[in-house]
Amino acid sequence: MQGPKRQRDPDRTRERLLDAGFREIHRQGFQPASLDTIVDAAGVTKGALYHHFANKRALGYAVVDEVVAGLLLQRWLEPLEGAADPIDALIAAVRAAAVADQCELGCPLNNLAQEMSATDKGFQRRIDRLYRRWEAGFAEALERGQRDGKVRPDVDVAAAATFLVASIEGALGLAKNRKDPQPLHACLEGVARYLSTLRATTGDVAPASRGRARSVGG
Amino acid sequence: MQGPKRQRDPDRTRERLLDAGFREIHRQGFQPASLDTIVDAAGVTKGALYHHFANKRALGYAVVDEVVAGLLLQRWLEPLEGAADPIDALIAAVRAAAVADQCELGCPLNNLAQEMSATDKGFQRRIDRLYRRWEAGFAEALERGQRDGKVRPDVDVAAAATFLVASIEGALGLAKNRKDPQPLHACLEGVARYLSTLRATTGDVAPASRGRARSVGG
Amino acid sequence: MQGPKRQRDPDRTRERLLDAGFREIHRQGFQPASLDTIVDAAGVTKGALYHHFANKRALGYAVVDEVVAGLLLQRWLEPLEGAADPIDALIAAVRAAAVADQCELGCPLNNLAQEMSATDKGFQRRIDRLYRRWEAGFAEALERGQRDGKVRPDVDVAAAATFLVASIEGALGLAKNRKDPQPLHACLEGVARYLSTLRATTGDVAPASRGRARSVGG
Amino acid sequence: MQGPKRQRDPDRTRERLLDAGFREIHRQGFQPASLDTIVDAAGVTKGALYHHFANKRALGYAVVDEVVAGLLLQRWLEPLEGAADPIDALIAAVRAAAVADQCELGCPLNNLAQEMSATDKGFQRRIDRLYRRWEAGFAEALERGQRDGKVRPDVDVAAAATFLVASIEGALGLAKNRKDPQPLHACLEGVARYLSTLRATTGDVAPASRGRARSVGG
DNA sequence: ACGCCCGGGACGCCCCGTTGGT
DNA sequence: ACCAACGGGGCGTCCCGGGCGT
Repeated sequence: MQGPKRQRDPDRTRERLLDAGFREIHRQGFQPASLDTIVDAAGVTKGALYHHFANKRALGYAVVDEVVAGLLLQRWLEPLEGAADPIDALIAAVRAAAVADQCELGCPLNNLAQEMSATDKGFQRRIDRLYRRWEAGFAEALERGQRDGKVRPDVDVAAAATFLVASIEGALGLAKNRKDPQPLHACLEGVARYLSTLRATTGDVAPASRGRARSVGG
Repeated sequence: MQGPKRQRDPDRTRERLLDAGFREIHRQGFQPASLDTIVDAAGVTKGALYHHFANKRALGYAVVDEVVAGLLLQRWLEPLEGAADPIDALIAAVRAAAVADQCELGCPLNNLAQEMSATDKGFQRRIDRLYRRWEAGFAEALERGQRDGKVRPDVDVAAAATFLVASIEGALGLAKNRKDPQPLHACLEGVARYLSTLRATTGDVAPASRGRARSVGG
Repeated sequence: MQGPKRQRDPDRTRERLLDAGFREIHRQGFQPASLDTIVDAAGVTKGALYHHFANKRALGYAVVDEVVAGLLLQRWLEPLEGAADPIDALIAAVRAAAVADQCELGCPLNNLAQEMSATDKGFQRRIDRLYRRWEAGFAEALERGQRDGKVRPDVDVAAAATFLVASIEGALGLAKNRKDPQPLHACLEGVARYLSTLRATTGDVAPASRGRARSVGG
Repeated sequence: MQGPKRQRDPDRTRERLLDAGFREIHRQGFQPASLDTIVDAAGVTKGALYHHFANKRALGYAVVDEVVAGLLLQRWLEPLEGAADPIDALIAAVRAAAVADQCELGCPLNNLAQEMSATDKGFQRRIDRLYRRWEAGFAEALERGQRDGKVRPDVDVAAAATFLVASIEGALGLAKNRKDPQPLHACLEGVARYLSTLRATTGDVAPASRGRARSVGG
């Protein structure tokens, strides 16, 4: 009636719910998150929520698929896309995470994984999909490095990507618990040291260490 | 008098409650864990629980301090105590974790840390204490290795220990979510590769320190 | 559509809850009153109660403010409003209370006052407000009587009102405990005798004031 | 062994329990009173309590019969025993109650009566017995006054005693709720004014008012 | 289609009064 | 005299659908 206020805007309502839901789930976890708190934060009512989402779980699924996935892409995968040297780009990404003090609430994906993957298959599948996409991004970068002669050709890029993701998530978890980014710096140093072992030696590849690289720890 | 049944045994009752509490908390998380389920699993009643623990949080604290701490010592710290080569012992410990199929429910410490450390200060303090003990155990083993000439003397053992714990916890988390121990094997390989960079070059000790080790990633 | 049953009627629901709450509180007292019993008696569920009242105390406060206040007005204040002679009206009101067999459960206001005023400030304030209104009603009636020459002008109407309320409440309490309205009749007699000392001597007004009235008992 | 400490003393234990029980019941009421709080305050254990009293109600009964009855005798009946003029003695007793600022927790007997008499027959009987003893003490004093020519012979001493007890209890209740002894002073004034109507006129008895006294308010 | 108010059940934790074995 | 254990609710509150307006 009197201007653009108070008009129906389903998309905006949905987005506000997703945003408020993400924040509350990030803060408290999925199960303790209260729908009342979420709808209050979104400025809508319960009816609106249940119009857009079948139930609490459906909201949580959408948060994973839309919000968390977006953050993952933005923070970890896009920085690698146009990188000249994948190892340098990986180190830079970890360093960026270490300086951004998000150590308060931890990684949303990790939080949800620890909380829900053993309880709810739907969450587990969605989270697994994101983790695989994350690892695939790292693996592709390393593979590109192999084609460009920057990464040793005998490296199992999939396993390396998994290890990197694990180390990052572990460090984020430690930092969250400690309320201190120190683990992130330790991780940065460790990851750098680890990645240094993946670098191709300029010119040629040291033949002595080719066999050891794969059998190490085996 | 007439058999060992129904006799008073407070210690056993307490232990049963701790054990059942640990299992339920490990399976569901602390907040969703139901005291009714726990007392049922322990075969006692609410009154017994209320007698031994002031409230749910007190039970959770005791689970961390007594059960989880015990598992940590047993699985990660005791194997390192009498080790000749700390790096080999660390690799062996990770390998042991990779074969034990605990990938269903994840690391209890990690689960609790992700769920509770941002919510409850008591949990945060207790979990932090355990993590510090864990890292201290790793750091001491590496330091011993330095004294024995098996680890490069220029290594920041504290940061290395933090990185190792982070990588292990991250890999356990990934494995839990994937319902597959593959991340643990990737972690094993990654940790082994990382640890290989910490080994002292056989023969002498000092010359390996070329300054890069500490500045890497800085 | 198909009959008046099962239609949504928030006001009616709220009123049913207030009514059932008042009855249960009157019967058992506030603290022993069970919300489950109240919602059963009201024919609604916990959800409805939680929708209308934040918690048990909020329900109790509303019972005082709305139900008990209404009874007080109806039984003790309205009968005085249009009275020609306030003393006669007061005696009539006490007599009405003596014949109505409410000696089973006592005065709701008195019950709540004894139970809650020392425990809960919210109750204490609300109950105090009702008592002050009660006393104010009596005092105003006596003051009107003074203006009309029916009550001696040297009477401290506020103190007289307090004494009357105290005597009535005390007698209701005794009757409740004795399960017998006899104390109410004794109170009726006593109040009448007391009020007779407040009557202005017919014919003139001033000379009755001989100074004893105010100093008596002092 | 080593002195009089820690020796068994059943009577003292019982007395401590009665005392702590009375205080807790006076403060909170019987039903909200916690046995744990009582045994803590008494410095004994649950076992000791259940050794001396069959259950919570038995403790409450004993508190009424022994502690509350003692207070009643001491504060309201003994002061009347040797009084020359019962009316003066009654006024003095009320004045004594008005100056003692016990308006915090109210009269224990009144509290228990309001809370328990409708719920529990055992309490009701015991409390009724105390009230009757109280009224009997007042009535006897007035009767003595009649024999001594200080109280008008046409006074129904039983009804007068009931009215006095009711007014006192009512005033104590108001004072408790208001957290202010003002109602006690109003009661003092009212009681004095009321009692003045009971005084025998020196020398003879006004014949005109003999008939009115009993029919007043009837 | 979209949003809102109202109501429905279901547990969860807390804690209490009480009783057997020592 | 007592420690340990027992069940039974109490309140809170949460997630979730229907009945109506817009």
